[in-house]
Amino acid sequence: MHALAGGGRRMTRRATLADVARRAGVSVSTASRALHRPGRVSAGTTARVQQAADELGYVPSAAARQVRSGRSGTVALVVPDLTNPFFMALVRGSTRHLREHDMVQVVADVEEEPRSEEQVLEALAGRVDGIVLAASRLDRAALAAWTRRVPLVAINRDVADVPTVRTGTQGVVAAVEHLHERGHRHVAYARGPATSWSEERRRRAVVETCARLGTRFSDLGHHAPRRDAGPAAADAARRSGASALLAYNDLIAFGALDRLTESGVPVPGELSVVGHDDVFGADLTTPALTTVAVPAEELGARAAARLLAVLDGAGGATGADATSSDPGAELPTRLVVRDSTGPAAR
Amino acid sequence: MHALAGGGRRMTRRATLADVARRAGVSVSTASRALHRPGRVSAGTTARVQQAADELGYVPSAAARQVRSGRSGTVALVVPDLTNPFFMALVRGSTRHLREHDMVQVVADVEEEPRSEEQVLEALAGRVDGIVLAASRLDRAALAAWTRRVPLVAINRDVADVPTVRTGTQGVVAAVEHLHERGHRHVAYARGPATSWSEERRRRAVVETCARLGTRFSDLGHHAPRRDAGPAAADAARRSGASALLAYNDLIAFGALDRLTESGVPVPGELSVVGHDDVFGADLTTPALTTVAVPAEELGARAAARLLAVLDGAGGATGADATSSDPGAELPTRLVVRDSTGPAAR
DNA sequence: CCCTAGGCTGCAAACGTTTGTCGGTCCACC
DNA sequence: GGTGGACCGACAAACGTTTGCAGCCTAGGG
Repeated sequence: MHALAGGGRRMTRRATLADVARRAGVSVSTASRALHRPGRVSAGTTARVQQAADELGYVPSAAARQVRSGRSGTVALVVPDLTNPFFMALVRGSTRHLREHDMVQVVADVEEEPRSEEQVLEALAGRVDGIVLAASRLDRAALAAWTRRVPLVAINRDVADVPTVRTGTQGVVAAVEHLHERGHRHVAYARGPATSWSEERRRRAVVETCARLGTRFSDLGHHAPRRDAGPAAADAARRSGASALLAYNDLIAFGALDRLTESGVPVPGELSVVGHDDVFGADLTTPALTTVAVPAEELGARAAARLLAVLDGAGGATGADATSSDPGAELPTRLVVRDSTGPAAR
Repeated sequence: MHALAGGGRRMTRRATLADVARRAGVSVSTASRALHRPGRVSAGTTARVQQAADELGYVPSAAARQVRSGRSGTVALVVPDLTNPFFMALVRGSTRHLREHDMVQVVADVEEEPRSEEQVLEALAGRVDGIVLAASRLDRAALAAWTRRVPLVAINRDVADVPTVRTGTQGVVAAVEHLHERGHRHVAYARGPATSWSEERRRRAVVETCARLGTRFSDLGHHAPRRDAGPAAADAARRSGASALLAYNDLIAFGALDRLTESGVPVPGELSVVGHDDVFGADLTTPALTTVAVPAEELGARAAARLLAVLDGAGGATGADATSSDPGAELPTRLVVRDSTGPAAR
């Protein structure tokens, strides 16, 4: 079987439906129906067409199909940084949901560059049916403009008229409470990227909870959401005099642990550390990292589902319009206590 | 600016070039040239077309373009498991290279299911210009057949006529030697998936090196390349009586460490552990994992480059034909010694 | 034997682009 | 004032599919 067409070595041009039809001795339309419309053509013809297609290694052109149907069956997921395990989990969740609905997913990594983000959107907008934009660093106006050009769902970004799926702040609130219970009265917070919406939201939740509990709060300024930004955060935390460090995400916490271990500062003896996201590896550190678990896969799946809803019909899950204030679009986070937090130093 | 067409709320149909042309009062071809062929139409007309396009939120259809040019500008990367940090690094390397060449990348996660792999290829083949297939679990015949249907480059898979990029075995050889130097005379090897080509190759290298050094070798059988398969590997290693455990990859090693820590077995005091890939987190464990570093990003980039070469012209990097025996297609691996290996127990 | 109905198949249009070619207009120069 | 050229815009074909419509052939019943 699989006798290659003419025994040719490497075919110069991909076989087209017309080639198949010619070889099977039928018209193009018949060939099309034989391959995709079972029962519409006779068994004998179908077999001949099938064989011709096999022999030629025929692969239908999705583009040609799309130009007729107007749909590509493809959805793009744009993330700020693929090497961040958090986004990886998100990707998987979205992939799963989409595959179940016979959609193909394109993943684009922006590498934390906002300029790159617009470029990627530009390149993707015309070739996909819709886009899931995770943790976009775009400003409100730009985001709103893109929503008009292509069906869009944002993750952890709140802009009017942009369908959204986001995570709650229960986790960080619980983290501050947890620290308070252990006697901590001064916590330092290492912020994430300045352009991040969830960072702003997370910070506010920490500040408010601190105020409520009467805990002193130190702002350590912005940090890149990468491990190599962690050491600086650790240094700043120590200078601040706080007894606990809350990091914007686990990667920063990892880097902070690196520095603390290296300088012989006992954790949690001297300083407690809390991360965010509960990424792969959070339980591997010494001490194992206390962190806020985020249902990343679920988040990705939910966003994908939301996008499919937008594509399918009027809008999102809610009745009126796919507005961002849909309450069902928020997923809860929870604190996972491990060994990097303990009683306050004194 | 950005006065939405007719002030409409959500446009039901995406604007087409014809819409833009009509609104600008020119023909379709002029509109096309105004947008993409600077200088070909007058400044005034260009401006009018531009404005019309903006107002309508026009996004050119990549599909329509592709159906004419025959190229989609898209390449697919198929990996067995996206949650494995190794493949994530590979993805990034490939993404980078492709973006530099103005190509869009599609990432497909097969989730270790060979059946799913064929499905994914089927879905992707028609919509991309070429495919990079990482660690394919397909058998030789199937892989060869696919190569005839779509331009393909395989990573860590050696099949005649399939262009390949792969990793060397220097690292594992060095690992066995390293253990031998530390007095180990009996090492156990926890194999990876049975369908993995690199697993077979890696095992052979270990066996040969053991034979050369006069070290006893125990085969612990196949394991899924996941962390949760590690505990069983650890148990098997202890039963085997070996003083060192070589794991197919870091994830299995992580799981093994989990179990060993849990059962109070000192590492490396009682048992040395070596992983493979040097994935994210390998230096986070306690003790930090000795492992074989693989240039994953470089591997991805190299594979992408190879595919572009295939797409561009006659074949791969070498002169004659893009055969798998191209010597330049192999990237070296090296041992990274950390704290999970030490002198043999006795 | 003829008519009808139903089952297969082919013709052609359409999807949204890009691009080769041609015609028209205007200006400048002779 | 005429001619040539530069510049600009439009017409139409083409890419590979899918699909509405119509036509043909066959089989079966009257």
